Amino acid sequence: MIGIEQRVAIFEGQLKQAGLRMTQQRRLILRILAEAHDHPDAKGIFTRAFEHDPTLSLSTVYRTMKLLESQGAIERHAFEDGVSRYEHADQQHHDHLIDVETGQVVEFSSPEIEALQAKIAAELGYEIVRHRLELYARKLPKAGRKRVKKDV
Amino acid sequence: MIGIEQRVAIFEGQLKQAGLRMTQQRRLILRILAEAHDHPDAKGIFTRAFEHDPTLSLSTVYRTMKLLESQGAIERHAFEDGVSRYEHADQQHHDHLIDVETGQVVEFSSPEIEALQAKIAAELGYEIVRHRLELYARKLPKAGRKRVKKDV
DNA sequence: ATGCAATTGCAAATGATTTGCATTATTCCT
DNA sequence: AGGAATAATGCAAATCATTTGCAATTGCAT
Repeated sequence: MIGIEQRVAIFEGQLKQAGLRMTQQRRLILRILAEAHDHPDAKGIFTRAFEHDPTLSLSTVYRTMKLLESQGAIERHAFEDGVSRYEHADQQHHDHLIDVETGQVVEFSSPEIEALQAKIAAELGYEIVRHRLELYARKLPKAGRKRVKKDV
Repeated sequence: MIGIEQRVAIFEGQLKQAGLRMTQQRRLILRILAEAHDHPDAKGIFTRAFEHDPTLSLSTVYRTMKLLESQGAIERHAFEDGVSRYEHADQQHHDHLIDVETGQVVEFSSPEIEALQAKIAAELGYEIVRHRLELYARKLPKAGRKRVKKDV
């Protein structure tokens, strides 16, 4: 994981190359995203950013998210409720498990599943461009979880 | 796969149990769905149904889809474009591969992937309630596909 | 056939996201 | 530093899929 400053600097470079500008609001949103350890939606990002700059508008958040996504700086996910949620992209590929009770999102990755997906696609005559895998799950009672024996 | 008449009859029975009614529009929509071999969205269903009954409204389609879904008669999927698409539920579980070029949807199922998903969830302390797996893919050139040798 | 509640069609409401436009802010140049 | 050119912003209005309130209609049990 890289630092916020570096992320901002890298992004500023990308912008320059595209003839675009690094604005206060983009800097702010980038910072919010770097500090986020969850998967906030546009309104969530707006709320957090608004505390630092009450002149910021929700449209700018949306526009910035679109820009960041097109630059590959963030990833957009739409889980079951349909709203777009975002996370920064400086991490390895992973899929998501969503706790149906709390909405909490847990990340995981499985090379085995990826391999199977590729195999299935190939058998159907396709090559995968991208995929979406979400597990909607419920927490198991503790007894069912892997742990040190203690009370048996 | 069961026939349309049976599907309608079964559904009518479910309705009766719930104190609900079998209306002309529900019958029509059920028929449209049974005849569909793709994954139409509400507007698509509306368009097809409208040809048989021009008094039908889009709201009724939406309301009926919701009802059918709550009765387990159909499944709703929201692929990347966000709109809800429907398919009847009298078939075994499967996932979807979407051709990114044509939008065509291919169904597939993989017990191996399902097993891996369950294993991953268990390791994280969860049990899967449902999942969503979509492969966005591009057709391979024919040469790459399994086929009888012919022109080499 | 009659009545009551479920259902419908229509129009208006919602909610997330996008967009037009006038204003403001960045960047580049000197 | 000062200015011009134009990208970016804020705001309000527009979209788009989906939902909902309500008055009119229809299905169904009696």
